[in-house]
Amino acid sequence: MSSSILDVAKKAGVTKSTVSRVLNNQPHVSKTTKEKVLKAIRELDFHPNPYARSIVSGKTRTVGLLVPNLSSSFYVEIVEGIMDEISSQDYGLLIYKSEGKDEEILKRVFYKSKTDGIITITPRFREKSFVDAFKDSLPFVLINHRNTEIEAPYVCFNNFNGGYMAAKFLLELGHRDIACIAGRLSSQSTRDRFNGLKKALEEADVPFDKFWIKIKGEDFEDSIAEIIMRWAETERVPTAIFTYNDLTAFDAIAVLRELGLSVPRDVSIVGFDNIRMARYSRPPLTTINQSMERIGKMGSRMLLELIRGGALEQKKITIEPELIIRDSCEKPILRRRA
Amino acid sequence: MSSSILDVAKKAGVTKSTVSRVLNNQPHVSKTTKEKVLKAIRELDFHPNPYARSIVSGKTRTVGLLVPNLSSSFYVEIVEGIMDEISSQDYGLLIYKSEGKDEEILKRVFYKSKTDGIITITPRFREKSFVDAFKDSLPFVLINHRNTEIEAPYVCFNNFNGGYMAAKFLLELGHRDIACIAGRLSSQSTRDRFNGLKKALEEADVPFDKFWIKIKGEDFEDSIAEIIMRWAETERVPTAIFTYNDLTAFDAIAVLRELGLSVPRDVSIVGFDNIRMARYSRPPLTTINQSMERIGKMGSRMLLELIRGGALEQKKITIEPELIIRDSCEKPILRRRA
DNA sequence: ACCGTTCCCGGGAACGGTTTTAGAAAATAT
DNA sequence: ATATTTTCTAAAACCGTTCCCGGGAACGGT
Repeated sequence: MSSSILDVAKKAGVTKSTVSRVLNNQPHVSKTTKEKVLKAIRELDFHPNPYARSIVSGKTRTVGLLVPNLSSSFYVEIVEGIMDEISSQDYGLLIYKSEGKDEEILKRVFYKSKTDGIITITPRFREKSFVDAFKDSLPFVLINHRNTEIEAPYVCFNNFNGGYMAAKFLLELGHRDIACIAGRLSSQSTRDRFNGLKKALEEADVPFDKFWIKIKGEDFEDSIAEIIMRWAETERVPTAIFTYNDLTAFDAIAVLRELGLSVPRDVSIVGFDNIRMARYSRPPLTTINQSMERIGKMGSRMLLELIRGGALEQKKITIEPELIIRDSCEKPILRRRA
Repeated sequence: MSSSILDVAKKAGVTKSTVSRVLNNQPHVSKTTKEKVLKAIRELDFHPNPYARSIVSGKTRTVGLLVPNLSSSFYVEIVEGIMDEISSQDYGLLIYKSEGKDEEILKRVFYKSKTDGIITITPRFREKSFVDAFKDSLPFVLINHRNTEIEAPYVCFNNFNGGYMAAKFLLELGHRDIACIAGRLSSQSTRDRFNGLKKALEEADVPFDKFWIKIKGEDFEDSIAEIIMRWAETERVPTAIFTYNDLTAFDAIAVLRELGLSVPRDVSIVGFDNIRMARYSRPPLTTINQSMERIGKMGSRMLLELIRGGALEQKKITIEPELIIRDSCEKPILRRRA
C-alpha cells in the first residue's frame, strides 16, 4: 500500500497539518521543520492522494472530452490539439466517444466522473434542455458547434466563408455546372457551408440548380457512387463538384475514375477540412483548410480559463478558413449537353 | 451545489449509513425503508461523489492510456478500439500523449491520477528499471510492444511474419531487386519486420544487398525523397520497395511519381499497417493488415481482467497479420542496369 | 518584567462517502 | 410469557486530505 500523509507526519515527528502545509507551499513552517518533512516525503516516496484532495478542494484537475468518434481525422486532429493544451497545463483528459448518444455520455461524465469542465466536439445536440441543465453548473465549451440555441461559449470555424470561398474559386475558374454534395442539414456547420456556396452562386448570377444539389439523408445515404452514377446516366455530369468533406471528395474521385473520368481534367473537385491525407491523394486535393489543432487549443484555453474562474474576453470565437489550392481543379472543358 | 448523501438521508428520515446500503445494494435494509430512500434519491437527483467513493474503496473505475501521438492513424485506430472496450465496461479513460517522454508521463499517471490500471502503446521504453517499479503495484498492459526485458503482459502483432509475408509476395511476383525502407531499429516491431524480410530473402536465395536497405536514423532522417533520389542518381532503382508503414509508402509513391516513375508499372510497393487511407490512395496500396481495433480491444480486456483480480489465461498474445493485395504491385518489368 | 505581535505547530472539524459495531425492534422458539 | 435469534437501523470510526482555530514560544517595545 502506498503511504499516507500520516505516515510522513509520524516519520518527520510532526502532525499531518504541518505536512500538508509543506505540501502546499504554505507559509508558517520553519526551515528546519520543512526540511525534516521533505526528507520524510522523499524517503517514503510519498505522493498525496489526488482523490482525497479533490474531495475537499472540489477540484479534480481533470477535464472531460466528448468526441463523436476517431474515424474522421477531422476530429482526431482537434483532439490532438486539445490533448497538447490540456496536458501542458497539467490537467488530465478523460475522453469519451459520444457518437449518437451525446446526452447519455454527457450525463455519465457529469455525474460519474466529476471533471472540472467539459469540452464537446459535436455537430448537434438532440435535446437542448438537457444540455442547458449542465452548462451552468460546470464550465462547458462547445467546439465546432456554432450554436444558436444553447447559450454556451464556443469556438468554431466560419463554415459559411469556407463554402463561399470554395464556390467562388470554382466560379472564377469558369465553372458554371457546379454540383454540391452536402452533409446532413441537421448539422449547423453543414448548413453554413451549403449557404456559403449558395451565396457565391447568387453573387455570380449562376442559377441554383436543384438537380446538382445532393443532400445526405435526403438525396442519398452513404454511397457517393449512387449519386454520381445517376448524373452519369442522364449524361449530365457537372464540371465541378464541391463536397462537404475531404473523405467524400476521395470517394468521388475514385468513382469518377471508375467511370473513366479524370480529375481534374474532366471534373474539378474541392473538398473541405484539409485532413492530413489531402496532400497525398491523387491528385492532391484542393480544399478548405481549417486548423483543427488551433480550434482544439483555443477551446481548451477557454475552458481552462473558465475553470480558473476567469471571465472570457470572447465567448464566441470564429476561425476563418483558408483555401488550399492543390491539383484537383482546372478550368472546365467544353462539353456538350445531352 | 450538488446534494450529498446526508441530504438524502435527512429527506428520507434515515442516516447516511442506510442510504449507503441502499446505494450499494447491500442486504439488511427493509423494503419500505429502501423505497423511501430511493424516492429521496430520485427527488434530489442525487449521484454519489465518485472521489469520495474511491478514497475508501481504493478503486477509481478509470484506466490510464499512454499513446505516443495521434498523428499516425495506426495509433488512432488502436485507441478507438480501446475506447470502445473500456467504455462498454463502464470505465473511464484518461488519455495521455507520451511521445518521447514515456517515463515522465507514466510517473504522472501513476502518482497524480490514481487509475486502476495502465495501458501503454509505445514502441520502446528507455529505462527498463523505471517501468519495473510500476508494473507490480498496478495492473499494466503493453500494446504493440513485444518486449523482452520488461516482464509485463502484452499483446502485439507478429511483425516478423508481416515482413516475411510482404517480402515473399514480392519475391513470388518475380522481384529480385527489392529495397527496404525501415524504421528506427530501436523499435522492436521495426526490427521484427525487417528480420521477417531478411528471412524471406534468404529462403529465396536472394542476396541481401546493403545498398537497398535504408534504415531510419542511420541512412536517413525524415525525407524519403532523399533516399529515392539517391537511387535514381545511380540509376539503380529497385523494382519493388517494402516500406515500414503505409504513410512512408505514400511518400514513396509521390516521390516516384515526381521522377516520372509509375507505381506499380515501374516500381511495386508494399506498405505496412493497412491504415484507413490505404484503400483510397492512388494506386490503392498493397499492405499488411493488422487489426488495430482488435489489438486495442484485446489489450483492454486483459487489463480489465487484471483489475478485477482475475488471472490471465494468456499473458502474451500475438496477433497474426494478413496480406491485403490491392493495386500497388505488379510483376517486375525488365530494366537494364546502369 | 510585562505585554502585544508574530511565527510555528498541533488539534480537530470537515469533505462525502463506506464499513464496523452495537443496540433496538421484531420474529421465532421454548 | 420469556428467552433467543434474526433483522433492521443508528452511531461511530475511518479513508486521506485541507483548513480553521487556538496555544505556546520567541521577539520586540515600553
